[in-house]
Amino acid sequence: MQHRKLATIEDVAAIAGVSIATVSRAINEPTKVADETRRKVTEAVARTGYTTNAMARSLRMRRSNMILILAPDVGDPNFSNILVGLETEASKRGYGVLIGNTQNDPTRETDYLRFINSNQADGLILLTGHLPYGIGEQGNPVRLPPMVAVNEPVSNSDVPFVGVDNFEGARIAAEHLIAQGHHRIAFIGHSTSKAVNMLREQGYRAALSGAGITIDPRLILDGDGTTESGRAATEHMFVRDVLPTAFLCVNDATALGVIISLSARKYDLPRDFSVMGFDDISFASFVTPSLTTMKQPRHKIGEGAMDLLLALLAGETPAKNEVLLRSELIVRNSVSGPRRG
Amino acid sequence: MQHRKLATIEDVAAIAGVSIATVSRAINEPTKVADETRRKVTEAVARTGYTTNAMARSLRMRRSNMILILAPDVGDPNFSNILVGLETEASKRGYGVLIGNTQNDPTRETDYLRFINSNQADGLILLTGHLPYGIGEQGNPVRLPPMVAVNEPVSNSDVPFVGVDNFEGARIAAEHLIAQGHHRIAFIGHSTSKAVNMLREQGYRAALSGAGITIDPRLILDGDGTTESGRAATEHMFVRDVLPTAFLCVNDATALGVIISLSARKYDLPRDFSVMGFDDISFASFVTPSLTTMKQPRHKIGEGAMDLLLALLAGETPAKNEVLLRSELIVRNSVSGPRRG
DNA sequence: GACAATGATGTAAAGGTTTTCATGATTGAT
DNA sequence: ATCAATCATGAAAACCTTTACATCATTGTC
Repeated sequence: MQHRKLATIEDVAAIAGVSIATVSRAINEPTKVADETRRKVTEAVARTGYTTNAMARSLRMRRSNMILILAPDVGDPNFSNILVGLETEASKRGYGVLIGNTQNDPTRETDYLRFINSNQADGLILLTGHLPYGIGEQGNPVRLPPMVAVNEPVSNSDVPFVGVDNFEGARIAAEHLIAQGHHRIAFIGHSTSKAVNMLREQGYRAALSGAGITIDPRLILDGDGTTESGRAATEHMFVRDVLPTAFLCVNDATALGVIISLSARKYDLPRDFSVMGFDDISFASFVTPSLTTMKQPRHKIGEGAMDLLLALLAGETPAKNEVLLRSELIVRNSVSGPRRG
Repeated sequence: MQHRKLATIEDVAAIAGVSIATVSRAINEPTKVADETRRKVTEAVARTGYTTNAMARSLRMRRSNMILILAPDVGDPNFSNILVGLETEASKRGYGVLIGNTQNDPTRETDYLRFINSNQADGLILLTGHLPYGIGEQGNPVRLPPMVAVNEPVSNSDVPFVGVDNFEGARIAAEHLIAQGHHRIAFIGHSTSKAVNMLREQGYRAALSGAGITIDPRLILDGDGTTESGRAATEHMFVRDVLPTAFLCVNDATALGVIISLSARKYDLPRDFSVMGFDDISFASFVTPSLTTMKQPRHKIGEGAMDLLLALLAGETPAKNEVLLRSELIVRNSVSGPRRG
């Protein structure tokens, strides 16, 4: 019972009294087979419990119905829900999902390409923000599989991207602060290398300009998106004694750093300072004060990205090279009006 | 360049001037081949960029070097780090990892078994706490693959389990509260169906008994591990007016519910009540007060589980059917001494 | 110098599909 | 009644490996 050999297409064919070719057709292209034959095959399949061997199928068809997902850290709370969306959509469409946790290690990135090489995966989802190390190198036999970038676009490439509209989201966030009466709004998370940071900063600038507020460059501080960078930037502001009434942070992790710094200085939030984040990661509602932020539709992003990739695999040429989803303003308790006027 | 056909073992054989059998041996069992021949093959491989086709290999060898992970929700912060551990160890040992997000849907559970059926996956990691629906049914042709349960054991089965020692962890937690001077300690999360809850409750009971504290059954409340259940249980206590000085919660999510309830009632934590959780999920340090809890070595759990599964796959019979790792007491700010003696 | 043992390599089968091409039967049009 | 077109099916090739078995050469032993 344990090691009973699995039924093959030949067993089914024998029982149904037809050839294996007919069995294959009855299963994969039912219309191409006579009704009566189809019935016999269906019955034989049921009796044997036959299920087609995916390896043999993949070998023959040169595709595996598998998608490889490359992510720097699958455990990242920002990724995990995207992952769920990706998996849900893939599974719905009969695809399996393989994960590759790269930890930004070039060796590992290259290593995972073996899945692409041997048709073990038909397509690639990139959460890394760059092509796998070694994929574009000349003389390298790795084919470029159909791929889609998620969360972070792949710079200098035409890899289609699915993600949130960072510019628009940041603008909405900044406008929310402005609507509360803030004029001196800091942006924490300036960076010349990360596309996400740059777009969000542009959204911030657009909102301020749109409201006729002159941008004070001293209120724009560097940050790489970590909690520590948020803390450091805030401390720096106090050292230089150039203070805003509100902080717009490039993401929630940064905002947390700002809150930690301000709380340590015994300020009362949001009375003394308002703070906004971006992403709405899970802890955003648990911090004190709970964080007003822009929520990413993570599940939808995942689904959309997988949908696009499968379209690519089907040979379609999508109209747009970029799918931007709207983020949603989540109002909590870290924002109020400025302390005075 | 884009669609250049991939090199096969025949191409390599032709260039190296040997048979394909020799190429295969040179790659997989280098010692069985003469030095000079090996050199020629290696060179030919390098020149063609040959990489062995995993599909053909799997078909022939009847194994894929893939592991299927079945989880109710990959996005669950408690799972995601286990996932990283699982993936890391698998990758290190040359295995790939396939994920199946079941959402506790029996249909989906069954569906994922196709991977097992066609040798697309050699082994199974269960984060679901039960066998996939339909796997044990009679007349069902699904073979039972080697498997390991993680996080939650599979009840009524001999599926090996890797996880944290819940009994011991809960005992340590309760002892920590006792050491702070608490006598009236509530346990939130009683359940007759979930093994994890039962074990943790037993640890709680053992600690109290060990300290000579009589257990007050009115301080043991039902809960299914959700935040809402923690909130409800706390409210219930106030209704009945039977109050503890400390709450030991079956997990962090429950503890959060308790904190929410107590904060809403304007109590000052931990001065008025102490609260402990279990798991140390990511938000534990961000709640106010930050949560004292037992930390699960999630990465290690994942690695250990994968290690065990691969041992099983290699035909080894592990000495123990259960690997229990120690959880670690993380002291934060939600626990202090009881308000009055 | 004969024979056994060892070592290196090649031939061919097997693993389970899908799909092209060929065949024969049936239908429809003239 | 003839021919073309359509339809249902089957035979066999192709997908790319691994490995059991056979072959041949070399070494070692008596």
